[in-house]
Amino acid sequence: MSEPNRATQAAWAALISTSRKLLEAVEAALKSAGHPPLSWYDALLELEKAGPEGLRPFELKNRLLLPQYGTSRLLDRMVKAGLVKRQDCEGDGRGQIVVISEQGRSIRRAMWPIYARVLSDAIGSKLTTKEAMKLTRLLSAL
Amino acid sequence: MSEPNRATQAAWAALISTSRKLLEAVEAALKSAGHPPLSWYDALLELEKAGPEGLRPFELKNRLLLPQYGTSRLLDRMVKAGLVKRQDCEGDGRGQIVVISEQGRSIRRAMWPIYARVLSDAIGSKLTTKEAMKLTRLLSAL
DNA sequence: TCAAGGTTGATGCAATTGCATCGATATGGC
DNA sequence: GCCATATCGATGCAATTGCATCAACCTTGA
Repeated sequence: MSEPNRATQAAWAALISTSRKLLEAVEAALKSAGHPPLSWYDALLELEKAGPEGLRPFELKNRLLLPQYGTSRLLDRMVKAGLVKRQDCEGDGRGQIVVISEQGRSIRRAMWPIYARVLSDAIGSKLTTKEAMKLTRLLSAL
Repeated sequence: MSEPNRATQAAWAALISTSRKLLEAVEAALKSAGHPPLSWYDALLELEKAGPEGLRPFELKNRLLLPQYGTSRLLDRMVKAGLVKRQDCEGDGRGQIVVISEQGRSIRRAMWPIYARVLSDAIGSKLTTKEAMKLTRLLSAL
């Protein structure tokens, strides 16, 4: 029986409660600014980085670590909101290419300051650069 | 405009992806062992710690940091599964006292090794005690 | 004692998520 | 070419979550 030691349990508890707290802060800030949720931001950012080539839904799913049906429905909503377009994929009749729209770019740009502000307040102002790097290293080890 | 620095952004990204990954690992392990989700574990643990006095739903909500309706419905499900009991609260006609049942204790006890194993594998074996403590300290600063 | 306001917990309804499965197309082996 | 198998993406249905609101009860203060 593997009994996790006290330090492990404390790290787990801190990890869960901190990430939840920050996530809620980000979502609340976006919502109160009248913006879509964070998952939309992540998708828009990936699509923007992908450029005019766009991305296949399964690529987006891999990058965002979402389930396949989650990706499909996230795209449904973003298409309906006019932030992305689905195009036929030449060369693969099953697939699509998803491309960000001008409006999508604009929404993403508008979301960033809100998002950034929360990160600065919640992390940047609480940790030195060195500490933030240390935290990143420790988390990445997991 | 508060532009979070690179280190802050990296820490945020690591925090989110790590916590999500671990959370999914725990949930998957519990589910594949035929157990209820982690939120049930947390609630059962709080109720067990509370002893025979039980807890008021609003106390549970405060400890688990759940929304009020979330707590109410979590309790609905756990009552239906026979893991907890709702009792009238003498002294406050609006309220209830929630108490864990014998079966609830037994389920919680059965869940722990599964849960513990994931924590050991995912954290205990990846960080030294010292590192885990450092991680806890850094996260707690946020 | 009573009205005003706060607290506790439930619930109708809409949105989202999870699960299983499906249809369509692609690919590899023969 | 043809079949078996795998991949891609959508979708019906159930469970969960989020939001707004409600009813019941408590507390305070005049």
